[in-house]
Amino acid sequence: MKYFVTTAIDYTNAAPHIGHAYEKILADVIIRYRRTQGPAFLLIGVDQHGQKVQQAAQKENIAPADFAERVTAQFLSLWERLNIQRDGWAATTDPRHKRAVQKVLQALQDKGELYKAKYSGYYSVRQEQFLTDKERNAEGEFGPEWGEVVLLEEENWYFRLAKHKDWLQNFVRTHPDFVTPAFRQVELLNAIERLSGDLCVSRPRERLSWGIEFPFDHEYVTYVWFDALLNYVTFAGYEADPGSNLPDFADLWPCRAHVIGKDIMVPAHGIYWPIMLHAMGFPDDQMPRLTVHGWWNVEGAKMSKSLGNVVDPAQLADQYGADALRYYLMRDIATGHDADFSIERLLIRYHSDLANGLGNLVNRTINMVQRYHSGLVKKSNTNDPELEAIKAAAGLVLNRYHEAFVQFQPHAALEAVSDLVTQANGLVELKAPWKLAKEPAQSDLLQDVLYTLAETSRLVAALMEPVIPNSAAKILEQLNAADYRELVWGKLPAEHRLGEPTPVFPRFDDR
RNA sequence: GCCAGGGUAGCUCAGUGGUAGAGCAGGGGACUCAUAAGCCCUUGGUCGGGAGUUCAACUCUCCCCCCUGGCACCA
Repeated sequence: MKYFVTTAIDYTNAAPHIGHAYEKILADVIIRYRRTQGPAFLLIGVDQHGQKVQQAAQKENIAPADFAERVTAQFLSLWERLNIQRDGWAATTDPRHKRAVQKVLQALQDKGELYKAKYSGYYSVRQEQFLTDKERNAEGEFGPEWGEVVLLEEENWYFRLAKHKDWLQNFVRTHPDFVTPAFRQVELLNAIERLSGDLCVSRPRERLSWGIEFPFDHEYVTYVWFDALLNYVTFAGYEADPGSNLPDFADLWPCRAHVIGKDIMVPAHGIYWPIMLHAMGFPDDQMPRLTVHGWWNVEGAKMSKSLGNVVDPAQLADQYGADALRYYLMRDIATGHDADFSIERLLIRYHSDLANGLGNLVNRTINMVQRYHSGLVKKSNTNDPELEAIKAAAGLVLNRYHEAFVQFQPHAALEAVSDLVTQANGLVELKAPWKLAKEPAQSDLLQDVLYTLAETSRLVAALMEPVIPNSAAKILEQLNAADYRELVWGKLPAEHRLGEPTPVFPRFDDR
């Protein structure tokens, strides 16, 4: 069994921004942590079908597939740049996905979960969508922004959502861990309460050609969430053909965390998705879990193209490095809540936590070992109470760290690690190795102090690895400890030679 | 409007019936292994407003104000 995590598949109608990056980094950090505990699998992807992609492609007079492919490449190159280590790639135009979606549609049809019905309503020709009363203005009319509005009757396929309402309500009530953080559960229950009516899951081909065809009715394609949500199972190997080169579904499912933004919890992931799975025959103990994150605002305002405050993650990674960006995005927000993005905060975090705290600890430790002990650390069991105290502190930090990850709160894990760094830097002042080095009688204590500092550095680097993989690797390399990554105290051999120190976190100012 | 989250030191946030906390920023000091980093000490808040319950409220109840989000296919 692998610990299975997914992210929302990103819609390929526009370039990625800092919010996309945050979500993928969050998922990547969680999965990297999980890999320290056992097998794990991260699925990331893109949603390439749909009306907006078709329209955007038409504007440039190119095929939807080519347009989607171009934007997809932008996402892929960003994930590369940000060091997102994915195990699977869910691109919804993948023929394997298509086949599996069609199998699901057929199965639902066979079970009587789908039906065809006529809908008549006001339709905006310009926007290519049906309008509801919500679109009416104060005068009760559809405004000029909708262009020509006609009364149109259209036949479509519907999914029987409403009949599973009671089941879902009961499931969410009896599974309070279905949604993290917990306060979202109330919001979800309210939304379920309001649920009425079924879900339209098709569009006639003449109106939307860019989608997956219904296997039993070729005049229609799947629309909106149906195709997209299914990526979580199709790319995990559900209904996969032999030789498809997809994972073993039983090895991954149920998903431990669908990492998504708060905007798509209701109704898609909190209502449509569990009901779809239920209708497909998934038992309650095979239901996935949701991890719902908040948004990054910019100077208090929501990010938007019209405000011109969209933050480009690729540019930030180029300027400050992927690790600096990853660290900031993980440290300065509590999962589920919103936060304000600013370069100033990024630099504060980088300088005070990474350069001054962690980087300096490692650098001074290796320097002292080189200077006072020819680069060799040797454990000598003096049982000095202050050294024992740091060891005990490390134990407490480890507990906090694991607990934080169980709750999908990397910021709390990082806070715990920072506390250990602070204590280790305090220990340096307390023991003053530069003084011990002048007193031959203290050589055992000096050895133990240096071992303790080196071991703390090793442990801290290992703990930081899920968030700042590149920097952690550099630190471990300087400690000559690339093979000692266990998240347990005392894994540095009792006699061990360190490498040469080089600052891992160069400063961005010139003070 | 309904629902939810939030309003605590200059900034970012934690806290929860019993004399207000952390980190960063600001001020002072001792040291020197280190990326002029680190360490120690320290200035700083009528805990959004009002009323109530209580021996005691930032913490519970009620009313109000402000911000954000969801309810409407943007991570």
